[in-house]
Amino acid sequence: MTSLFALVDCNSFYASCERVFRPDLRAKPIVVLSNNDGCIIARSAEAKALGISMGAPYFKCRDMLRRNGVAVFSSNYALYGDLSSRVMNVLERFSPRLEVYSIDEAFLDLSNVPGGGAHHARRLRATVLRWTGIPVSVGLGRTRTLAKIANRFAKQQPQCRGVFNLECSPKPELVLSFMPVRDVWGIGRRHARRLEAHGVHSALDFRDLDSNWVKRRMGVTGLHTQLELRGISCFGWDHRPGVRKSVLSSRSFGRPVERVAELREAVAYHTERAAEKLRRQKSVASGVTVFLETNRFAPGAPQYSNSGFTAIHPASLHTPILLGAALSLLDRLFREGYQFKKCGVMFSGLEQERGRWLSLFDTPDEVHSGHAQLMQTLDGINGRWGRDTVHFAASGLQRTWTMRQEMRSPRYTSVWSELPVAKAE
DNA sequence: TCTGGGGTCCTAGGACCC
DNA sequence: TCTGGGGTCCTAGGACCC
Repeated sequence: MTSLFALVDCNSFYASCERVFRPDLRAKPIVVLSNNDGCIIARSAEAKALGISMGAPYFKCRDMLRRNGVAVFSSNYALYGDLSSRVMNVLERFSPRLEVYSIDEAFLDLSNVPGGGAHHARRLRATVLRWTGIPVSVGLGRTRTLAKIANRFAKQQPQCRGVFNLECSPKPELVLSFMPVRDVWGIGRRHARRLEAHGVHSALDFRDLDSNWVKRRMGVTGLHTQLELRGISCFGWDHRPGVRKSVLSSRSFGRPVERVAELREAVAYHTERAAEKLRRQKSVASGVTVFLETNRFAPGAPQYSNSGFTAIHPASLHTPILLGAALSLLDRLFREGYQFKKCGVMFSGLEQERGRWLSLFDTPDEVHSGHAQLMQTLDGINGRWGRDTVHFAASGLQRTWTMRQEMRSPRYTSVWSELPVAKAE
């Protein structure tokens, strides 16, 4: 039995989320900005039609957006994350095997669905829309890469009405020939440029290229992509990455930061965030990296960027230990006289909390279990009452360096005081 | 004034070993 | 003429993803 992958992808996800509680915005152009209101990271179909490009810096197109009556939102991850998990919960009902690939995408195993899967996919699509308000597109193919291509086709061709099955297509090669090679999953800007210079323009051209050439120029990753286009699945269900191998928290500042006191707050803040992620996946960290950088888009200003690493032994999940390491790294890295734009904290060398490696001289677990309990209590409070209800003094109270978010919509679904109110007139 | 944040995997090359 | 030949492990950097 050949396998059948479905890729379900939410249409203009962040923009669609903003629309769920704002019916007045239906059919209106919407864009959503990145953290710090830096650039455009999501556009509704109407905004795309206006020629607004992905990643465009906001300050460069602000006037154009205003002239065209585009609704502009800062990122509201509390809202997007919640709607995402609602969508995924619905999808679970449609396949025994679901892999959440990103906040707005999931792969489903539809291998054993009677009737070829397309009918099933239509029901899925209608259910998600009805239950969550989010429109999705579904692409089906015998490999993940082909499902991705089918998904794109489903989005582009109105006659597909949001669902396309490449396996039932009378002309699959025609579909591949419409797909620019630069848009194939796994082929980025660099490789696309080289391929185009070599006369390879479509997914079909790439599929039929000499495999030795592909292996030599693009490594095994490129070869896998090519095999997937030929219908040979290289990315199955078994090699799924369960827990992360590193966790990171970082952000640009809302304004340039020069004082070490403010940087210490920011580094402490990121340490707390990253440590929460660490504990959420039940890991301990054996290394901490801190980095900081000035604004590389300000070529006149003096530039400085640096990063430092410290090993943590024994590996830990205890915020005070991680804070100590991160802050002393910062003191080592900090230089006077620069305007810093961004900093971050990364934990690496992650191990599972249970059954981790200890050396002969390590303090055994009974000491650390006190740490684990304290952290569990902390995470419990913050999980129940909201992030930052309880936090370490080191991450500051004023936080004058935080990002800008001037156009964020209410967190309709996750904060009591921001629930939508229905009025009868 | 103003340009995101968070990940993964692969490869090449150096250090080191016998 | 010819200066061993494999291994392993680690790291930095490249390329990619959303």
